Amino acid sequence: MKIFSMPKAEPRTIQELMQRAEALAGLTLGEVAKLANVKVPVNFKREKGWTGQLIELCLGASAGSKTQQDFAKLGIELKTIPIDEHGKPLETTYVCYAPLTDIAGIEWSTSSVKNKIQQVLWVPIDGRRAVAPQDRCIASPFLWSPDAVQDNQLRTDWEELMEMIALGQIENITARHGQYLQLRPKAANGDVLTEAIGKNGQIIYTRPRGFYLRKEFTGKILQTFFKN
DNA sequence: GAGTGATCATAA
DNA sequence: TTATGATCACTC
Repeated sequence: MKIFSMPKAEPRTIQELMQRAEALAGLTLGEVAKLANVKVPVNFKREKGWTGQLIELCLGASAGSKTQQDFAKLGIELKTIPIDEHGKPLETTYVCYAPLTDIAGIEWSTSSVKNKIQQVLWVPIDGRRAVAPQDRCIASPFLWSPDAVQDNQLRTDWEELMEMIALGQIENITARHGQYLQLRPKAANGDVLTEAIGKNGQIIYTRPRGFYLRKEFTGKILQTFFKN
């Protein structure tokens, strides 16, 4: 039984990071919050990103919103994922902001999506709404990298979506596009606008979008690491 | 019930 | 304003 203690600094190695992460397994969010000296929200109607930030804090990720991975030096992105009693994801997974302008010349290999998901430390957490946040249990974290098939699936969807954006079809893209990777609004509210490419190549204003991984995709990842 | 579109908090 | 962390909640 490993005892978890709050980190003082960023992990220097993958081993160190994994050791910290594994020490969290089996604990509830309430227990972890107590160690971190923070209060658990009664529900997530307001602080929706609370869980993710708590885990970041516990693993020594540098705070703040960066376009970089959470552990840039290790090339690892941290993601918590809410699961049900069967270990299946309850929500889609946000990957990153979608570029809507100046997209000429960007490729999958250098895209922010590809960069973010190259190596992910998944931290599955009980996300059932019937369970109070403080009683939600952290499952075993694991490190994942997309295999050739998965990389291809995401690249195909990404290319389709990026082409539509480049052609000024942003307003025609819905969350139904993309088999595994989807594009959805990503903003504080519906009033937020950002620049994008219009039908005739002009600048238009639209709601910002973000890339999300469908549950089917993350579900498969969880499955392969949960069976055993 | 599932899934899409909407929304909340925070940092820089 | 952009981007991070995500979940909410309404419509189908």
